[in-house]
Amino acid sequence: MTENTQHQNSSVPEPELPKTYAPAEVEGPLYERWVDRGYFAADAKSEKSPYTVVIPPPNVTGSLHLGHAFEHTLIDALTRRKRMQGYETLWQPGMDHAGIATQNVVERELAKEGKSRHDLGREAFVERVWQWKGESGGQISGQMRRLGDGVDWERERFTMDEGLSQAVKTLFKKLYDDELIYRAERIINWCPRCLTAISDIEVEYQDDDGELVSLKYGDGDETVVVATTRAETMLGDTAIAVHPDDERYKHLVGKLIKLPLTDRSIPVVADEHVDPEFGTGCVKVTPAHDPNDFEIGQRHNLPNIAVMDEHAVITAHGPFQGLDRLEARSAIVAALRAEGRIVAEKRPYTHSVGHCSRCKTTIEPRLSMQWWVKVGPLAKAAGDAVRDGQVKIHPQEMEKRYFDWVDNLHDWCISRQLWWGHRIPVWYGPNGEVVCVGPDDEEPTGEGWTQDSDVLDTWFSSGLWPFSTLGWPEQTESLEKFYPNSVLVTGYDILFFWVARMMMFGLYAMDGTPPFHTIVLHGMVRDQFGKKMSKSFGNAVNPLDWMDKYGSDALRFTLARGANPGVDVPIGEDWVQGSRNFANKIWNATRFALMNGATVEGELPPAERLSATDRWILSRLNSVVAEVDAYYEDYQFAKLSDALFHFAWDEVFDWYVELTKTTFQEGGQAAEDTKRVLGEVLDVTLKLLHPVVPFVTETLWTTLTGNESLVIAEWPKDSTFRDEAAEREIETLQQVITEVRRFRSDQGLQPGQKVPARLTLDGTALAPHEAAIRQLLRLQPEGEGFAATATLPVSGATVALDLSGTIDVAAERKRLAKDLAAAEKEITAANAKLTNEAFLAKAPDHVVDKIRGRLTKAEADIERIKGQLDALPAA
RNA sequence: GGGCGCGUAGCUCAGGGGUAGAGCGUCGCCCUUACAAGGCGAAUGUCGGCGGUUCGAAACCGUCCGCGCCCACCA
Repeated sequence: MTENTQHQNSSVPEPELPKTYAPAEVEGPLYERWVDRGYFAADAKSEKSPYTVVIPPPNVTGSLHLGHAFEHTLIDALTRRKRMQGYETLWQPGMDHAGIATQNVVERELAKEGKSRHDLGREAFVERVWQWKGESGGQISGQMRRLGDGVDWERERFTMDEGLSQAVKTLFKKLYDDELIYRAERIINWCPRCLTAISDIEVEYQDDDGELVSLKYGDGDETVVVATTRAETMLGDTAIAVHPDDERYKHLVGKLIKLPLTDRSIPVVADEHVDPEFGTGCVKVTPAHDPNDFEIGQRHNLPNIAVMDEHAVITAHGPFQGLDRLEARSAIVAALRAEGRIVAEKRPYTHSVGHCSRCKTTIEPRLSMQWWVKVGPLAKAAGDAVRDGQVKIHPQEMEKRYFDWVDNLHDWCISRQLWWGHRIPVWYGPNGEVVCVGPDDEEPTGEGWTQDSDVLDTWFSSGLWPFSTLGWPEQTESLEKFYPNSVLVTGYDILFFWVARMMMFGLYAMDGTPPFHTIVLHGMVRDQFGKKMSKSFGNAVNPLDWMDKYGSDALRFTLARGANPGVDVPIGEDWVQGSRNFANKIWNATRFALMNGATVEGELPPAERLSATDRWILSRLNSVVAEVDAYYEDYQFAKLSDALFHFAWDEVFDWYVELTKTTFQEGGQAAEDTKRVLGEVLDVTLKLLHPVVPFVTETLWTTLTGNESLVIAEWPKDSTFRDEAAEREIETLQQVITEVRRFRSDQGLQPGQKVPARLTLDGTALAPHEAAIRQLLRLQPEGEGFAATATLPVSGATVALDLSGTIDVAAERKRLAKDLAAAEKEITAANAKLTNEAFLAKAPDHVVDKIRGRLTKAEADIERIKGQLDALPAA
């Protein structure tokens, strides 16, 4: 880009900044400029130390919600700071194909046209999904640009793209060859609507009302009563189970019992699984439709009789054939009742029922041939990496959850009966051959060979994300440079789905190197009342709406400021407004500085020459640099944002800027020095703020310094300059001003009203600040006929005001009396402590000193207040 | 049934053995030459209840009450 076009495209206003910050005009062009200049591109050949964060890939099917905006703000802040610190920084972007979710969305689209995916056929359907992905994915990257996400767009990846598909095949093959992937027939969680198996964590349990009925099985002397909430499965019962030690039923074990409504008889078996205390102590066993029953069946060699098809419709011959599971349930209960076999009913009976996390349909446990990952060794390694301290989880409380999960994990069902996803790379031959095809292998051709029709769980490919995005299995420069990732930032809600899987696959595929060293788990975004955001509840917000209204910086700052570790983040529009106000405040403070000749040119003046005011703000500035750094290292986004907010607004923009006005008016060397200090303070403050509010700071900083961009500016270092004396001096100054302001306000004086005053500051720390005090308090020279009607002693100095007899003595007495009482109470409390020997003996010195200091201050306050009372004219 | 966490100002939340904090909201005065998206000033809490430890508890311990989340093969 030439100088000329750069200037034309520049959205950065010339030094004449408008009165109000208008984010909409600035943000878009700024972002594109950052990208065009390649600031976010990560160079694998760089000599710099790497800093890598992968985006938790959003589902390609959606658009970003506030939760994404939150997560991206945190990642962007982290990576922007590291970039400024001189790291070769990669924020890896991309999206997830989100198998079942995306397939469902596209199927719904098709349904609107009155079609099903079967009308299109597999190939055409998948083509259709790709088409959908094109549209939807564009929306997401558009939102990310609006947010200001500093990702390396050149490296954008998609879990279904060619390279990542190769990675998936490679890992599958490796796991298969290591016998960590196998195929087996088991009870799986089946969604009768999505028509696929899903894994254990894709099942959401909730308490549903059901009906517990007790059924009498058998005839004559040999009867048992079993309780069930799923009467329809009785058609598939193949045993009755009792506890081996249950005396009541010992005589029945091994006997056959007549199964009602059928012509079958089923054995009574003894199994430890049965709880003799529950119900009658007898359990009906339906191995084909219940995971526990399946286990019992395995132990006792029971047959599996499936009585339902994939739609959960009864297939068993007889009167119930063709009914779905709920219809069948009531029909069967009715039929049993007619036979007098219902001995008890309990309704409603609340029990936990599994639902498909995608469509909320009740899960049907189903016996089915599926592919599994044997998680034992993988999960062990994933747990150990955290136990060893190789990988740290923030906040630490989350480690417990992590361990509970990885230490008690069942094998992972990875096959899905879907069309959208990575097809399982296994081929079956005409003579029963099974061949797992690796990425470099030829696919078998010829008569009778077919590929497995299932696809992989979407989390299989996202489990490879930290290295597949870097080119694995190829040994690329990027992989070498940017693996392992530095930190993972994601929500605690996908700790198991995603984080644990990345840990397992990363450690396995990358020879024991964990995918990242730190896991930062953030909370969920909620509305301003702490309620979960959801479309159906009507409180969901499109981040674009708020960005349009208040600017991206405002949204980002609000989110960052709410980011306490691992805790949910409430957000309301009012709060975003508040952050917009902050951005505008930054804008105007910088505008003031520019109008008054603040500069970053040249060395800072030597401390000896600077006023206490300048030394104070520089001292505070350095403290804040140190504070912000410490918070970043601990991922305390709320703390660092809050610290910056208060430092910038309260200390710099209010006190310091106000104090510089007097200096600038007076001119001379002091004013020149202050211009430089003000420039310095803004320079550093804008840098500190930039990772969180990149747009407004970039605009202002480039104007202030004339430099190219804050994105590539150097992160501030604590120069270690501190001046506690100056800090105390300015504190005293603030006290005086606040005290007199309060008096003025209590007296009903208008803020602008000038009051004649006599200041007695000699011998106090306030002596050099007379001009500032007069300016900030609107105090006139005493002039002719000055008569002090109120004298305020503060910190050894006095401020005498001539209110020309208009003083409200009663109001002032009342207020002073209140203050006096408070101070006396303080003295009593402090004295009680200081005469308490146990306290003096045991309390640490700094606490005792603090109490002494408090006593001294209270005594001084009393003196001051008494002085003020004495100075009041009689009523 | 296990585990984790929370109850602090009207709302949302920090804090965490040594004088109760922030943002927003509220009240009063003011368009003071950076900013009314602003300035200045003010009010507001038995820190869920009860016990205990301690010189000192909102903070630590116990217990109770209320709330949230995670895990679990209670038929």
